[in-house]
Amino acid sequence: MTGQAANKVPHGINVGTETNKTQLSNKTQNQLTNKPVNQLTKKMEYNFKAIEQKWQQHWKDTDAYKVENDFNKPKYYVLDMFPYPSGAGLHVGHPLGYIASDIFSRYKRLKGFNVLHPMGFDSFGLPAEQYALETGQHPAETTKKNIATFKSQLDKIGFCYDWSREVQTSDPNYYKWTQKIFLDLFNSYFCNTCKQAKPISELVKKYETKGSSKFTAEEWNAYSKAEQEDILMKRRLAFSSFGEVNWCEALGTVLANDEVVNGVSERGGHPVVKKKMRQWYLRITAYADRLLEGLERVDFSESMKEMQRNWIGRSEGAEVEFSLTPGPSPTSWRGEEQPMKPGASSAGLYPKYKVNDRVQFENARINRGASTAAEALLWEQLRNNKLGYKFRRQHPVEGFIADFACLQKGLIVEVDGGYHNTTEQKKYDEFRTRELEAIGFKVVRFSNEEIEANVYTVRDKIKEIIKDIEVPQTVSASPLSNPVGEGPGVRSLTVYTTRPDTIFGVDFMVVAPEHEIVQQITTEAQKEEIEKYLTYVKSRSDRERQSEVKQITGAFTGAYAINPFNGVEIPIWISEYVLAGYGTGAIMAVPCGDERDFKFAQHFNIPITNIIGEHYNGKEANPTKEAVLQNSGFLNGLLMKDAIGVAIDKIEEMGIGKRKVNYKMRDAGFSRQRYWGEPFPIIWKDGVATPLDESQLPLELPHVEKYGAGPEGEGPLANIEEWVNTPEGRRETSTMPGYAGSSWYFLRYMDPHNSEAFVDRKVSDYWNSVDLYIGGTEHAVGHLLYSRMWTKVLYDLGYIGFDEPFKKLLNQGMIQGSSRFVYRVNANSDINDVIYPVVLEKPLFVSSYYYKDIQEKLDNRKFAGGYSYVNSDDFIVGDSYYDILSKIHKENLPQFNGGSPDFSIQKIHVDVNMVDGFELDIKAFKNWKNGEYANAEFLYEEDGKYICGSEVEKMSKSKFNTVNPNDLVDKYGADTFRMYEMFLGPVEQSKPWDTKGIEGVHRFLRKLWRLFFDEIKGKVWNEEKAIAAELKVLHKTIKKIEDDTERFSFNTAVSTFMIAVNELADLKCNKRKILEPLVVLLTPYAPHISSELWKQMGNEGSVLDAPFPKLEEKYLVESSKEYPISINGKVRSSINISLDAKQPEVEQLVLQNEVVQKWLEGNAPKKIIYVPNKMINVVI
RNA sequence: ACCCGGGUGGUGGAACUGGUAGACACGCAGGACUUAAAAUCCUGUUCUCCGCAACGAGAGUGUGGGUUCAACUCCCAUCCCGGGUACCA
Repeated sequence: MTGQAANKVPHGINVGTETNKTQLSNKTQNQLTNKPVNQLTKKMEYNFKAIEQKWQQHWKDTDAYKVENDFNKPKYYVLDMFPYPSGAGLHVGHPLGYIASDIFSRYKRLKGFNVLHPMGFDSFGLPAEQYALETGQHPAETTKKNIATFKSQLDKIGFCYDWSREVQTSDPNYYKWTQKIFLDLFNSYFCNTCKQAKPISELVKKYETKGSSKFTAEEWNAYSKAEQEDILMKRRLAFSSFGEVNWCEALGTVLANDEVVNGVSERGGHPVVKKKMRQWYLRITAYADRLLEGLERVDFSESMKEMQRNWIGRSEGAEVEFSLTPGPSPTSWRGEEQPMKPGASSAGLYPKYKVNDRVQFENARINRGASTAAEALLWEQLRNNKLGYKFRRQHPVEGFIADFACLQKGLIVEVDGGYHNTTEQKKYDEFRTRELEAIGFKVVRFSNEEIEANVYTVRDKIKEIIKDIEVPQTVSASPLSNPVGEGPGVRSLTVYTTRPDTIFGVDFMVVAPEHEIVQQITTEAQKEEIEKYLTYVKSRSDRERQSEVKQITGAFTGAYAINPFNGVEIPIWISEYVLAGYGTGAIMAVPCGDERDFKFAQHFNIPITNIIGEHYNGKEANPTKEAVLQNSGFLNGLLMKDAIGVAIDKIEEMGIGKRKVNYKMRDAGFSRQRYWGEPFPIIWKDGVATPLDESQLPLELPHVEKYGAGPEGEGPLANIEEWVNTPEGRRETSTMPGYAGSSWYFLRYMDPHNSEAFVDRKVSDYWNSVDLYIGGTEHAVGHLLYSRMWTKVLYDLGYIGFDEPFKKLLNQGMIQGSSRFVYRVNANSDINDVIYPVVLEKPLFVSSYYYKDIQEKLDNRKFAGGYSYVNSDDFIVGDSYYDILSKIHKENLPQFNGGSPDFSIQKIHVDVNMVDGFELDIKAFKNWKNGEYANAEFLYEEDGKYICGSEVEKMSKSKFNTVNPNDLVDKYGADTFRMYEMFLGPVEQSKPWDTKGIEGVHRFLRKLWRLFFDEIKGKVWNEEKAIAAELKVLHKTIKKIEDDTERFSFNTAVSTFMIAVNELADLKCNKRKILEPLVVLLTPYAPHISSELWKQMGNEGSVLDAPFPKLEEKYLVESSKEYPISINGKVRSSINISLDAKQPEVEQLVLQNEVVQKWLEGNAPKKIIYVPNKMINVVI
């Protein structure tokens, strides 16, 4: 697959312009493309067109850029982010990174590396599909066409891509492997102990033999296939689950976030709602820690790493479970006889019981911390409603502490053994049982041994018992009429916090409105308010909730949580600022330390507890970690940051929470309800996803006639019955997203034609990870994170031997457009009080000066109060325009019959290519857009020019500010273009495009050419011996070019070449000894002219593989230096001193200097600072 | 709001570890060559002041302060611009 053919250049073309055939011939110097040219030109000028065409053809004919997998050579892998081949083609912004990578590749090649520098196309994607919807053209067709355009544009710039390694993500031969890797993801799970991907078959084996923490092996084996698959799906790295998509009923399709603006579709403005659909996901969250850790090992810019870290959003904290209470007790629990636990009075519960005193409550807590192994084992089986009922452990009941209690059913489970195992203890246990049964509890006992032997049997027994317990009718089934916190499974609220140290400062809780607990805990009294608030929340789109200026909203549920450390009752609120998807969807609010909590407390008049003393001023929250805690029980006197760990330890000890790491990052959605993407190799049957066998890949995208969505929001593929329905079941109809193909493409380049594997292991071991990756920052999180994850999975599965895809990342800056404007005067027409601009028959354009002037005058009038439409038949604004315009250029103004015309001035983008600097090319403008402005009139500046306005904007076709690289290449040549793009400034910096300076670079190349050829005399280089000054120029240049290239400072490298050529021209140096190495140095930057000059000088072989000139420091060594002498840091004079001079002799010489003497005015200097090879400073 | 960048002539930018600020180029001005144009070459070009000139004086890298013999460079404060993220608990 090679690029579009460049125009064939006839053999033996003379690259110099042939103007005088009577001149002498020189056979050796004109052997181009291996055929001698007998005619020597008189005038040898730099004919870049012929040179570039010839060499591009030559490179193509000789496969000059073909890269072999030659394991004996040191390798270097340079990669560009491959482009999406859009219909608009390349603009000057695209090649910036490509040129940089091309220079570096060529440089490494000269240095003797086997350089892999491939290019390909990210050719699946929405624009082609959109285009297909509009025009009916098949995406494959448009994509093919666009790729051809891109390639021809790229080839003109003279890149050294090995096109034989090209990949296209939409090519079945490529996506076969994307599908295969998907299957690998599907067939793998993340092992939480070894922190890596493993085949899912290993997990199945484990389940079959050992079971898991949730089920036994027997249970597993007894599960149906569907049940097993359900469980496995929860572990697969590529998994399917239900997720919300943006569903637009009117368009009958699912929309990307980008396509939804303010809650309605971007196209058409139709309403968009969230819809649950089965979706594929990648379990990237499993790799969160490794993705973070890997950042330490790669050379990305700090800001890039920071962006990824933010995106992953790791935070360490704790989940804390708060018990709930029905409401504030009439008096504080601190009173001796007050109930002390939620449900302590157990109103409405069966059986009624009471908790006696605080001491016992504390004991219960301590017991929880000191649970036996058997108790812990059993707790695992009972907690989290695993049996369908809420169990508490070490729960105080009627003066006893029950090991486990299910209050709902009145069941108490006791574990005997260990220190319980005495006669006395047995007696006491019996007493306990009697007492508890007396008030209506059922008590069951198990021994430690029993539990340790088989916890599942014990669990099942409990399950049986609990099932059989009849609950008396006193317990209501309705959650909302239930006492708060006592409905089934809602006796506690779990929050996530990064600041458990502030737990004594919790003044309220906030739960996400979507949180399921809300319905269950809301009290009758608050029900209406909560419902009202929920309606309000539903009315607001995601965008609104996020983009709106922060406003405080919320509602009180009527429920309270208990602070486990001091028993304080904490009101529970709901508010949209708490997100259901993050943490537990509930927070503990500490207003003295958190800004949002503070504002919320203020807004709703919630009293604020201060736990940080003077660090809190009552006017704003202080999120410090440095304060010493007060009012904080056992944490008093601790520094907050130290208290975090202490608090978590305590929480864990009490069994009410645990250390927990949270991530902002979500699993990555991997389904698109689209046509133009990789089909999933999955068949659904009875709700079970069955992968295709690898031998059936690629699963090719079927041809469709229509690109519209399928039924129920499915992708277009759902419309093709014969494809969707197979004997084995129904095919998955969504396709993979754009990042599927781009997550691993760098691997395929290594071994693009391998039909056995996506890349041979030996080959990937050789090329290894990408040494230099160049692309824009826009892919900072998406593409880079996904491909890092895929690489880690493929590494885990043993396909490749490295787990980071890109060693070094260089971000090219964006090239912005510099837009140009013309200012058109429109007449305003008023229809029913609505103003419409009307384009005049002979449109009038005013130059920039007038536009500004008019604006200014209008602004003045506005401030003078004359700017009003009110109560007037005349448009005052119109009058003012008219006044101003007629003063400037009366005869140009169109006349209106009846009434004063009203004017407005409209800014119109003009094509920057018609503007020279800021001056509009009137002739070109009149021809523009098929003569739309042919009869335009202009109001020029005083000097008779039409000056355009300008603005820096994103480069885009619609703004007419794009510059096509081809135009510049045609005009100045590829070498000039390449060097100019580099010369603009540092690659990483964004800057507006300005073509103006390109002349300077072009001049430089011509000047270089003249070192070799004289217009009249032809060849001027000679074989003379180089003098010291010339060698110094050369070696100085070698050093600087090498340094600059290594650190990607291409702009300074270009200027170094300019300096070298300027200096050699001044020295009148035309010596081969100097010029030849210079040509090699220049090769990466300007390969065409370098190749030509190399050949012209009679060299065999290609300059592409010439050895990089060796720096010889000896030519740079100097014996003396012109030292600047500064007086008190200000340079006043200079003096030539030998470089090995010592301090005393320098001082002596300096003091003799006239200027120094003048400044000293006869006094002695305080000090003379002499920095060898730098400067001399005299302090007076 | 937070996190990353960045503020240097008329313009793009250079000065890499504190050591002659403004390399290189554009633009502009003047000059040479030319019938003319293009091309090319030469000179000047941070600002202000003095002057015939000077290897004169003063100011100068967003602003204010500091460290240092010496600061575009390091430290503190502050303003502005660009990018990213955004109720993440």
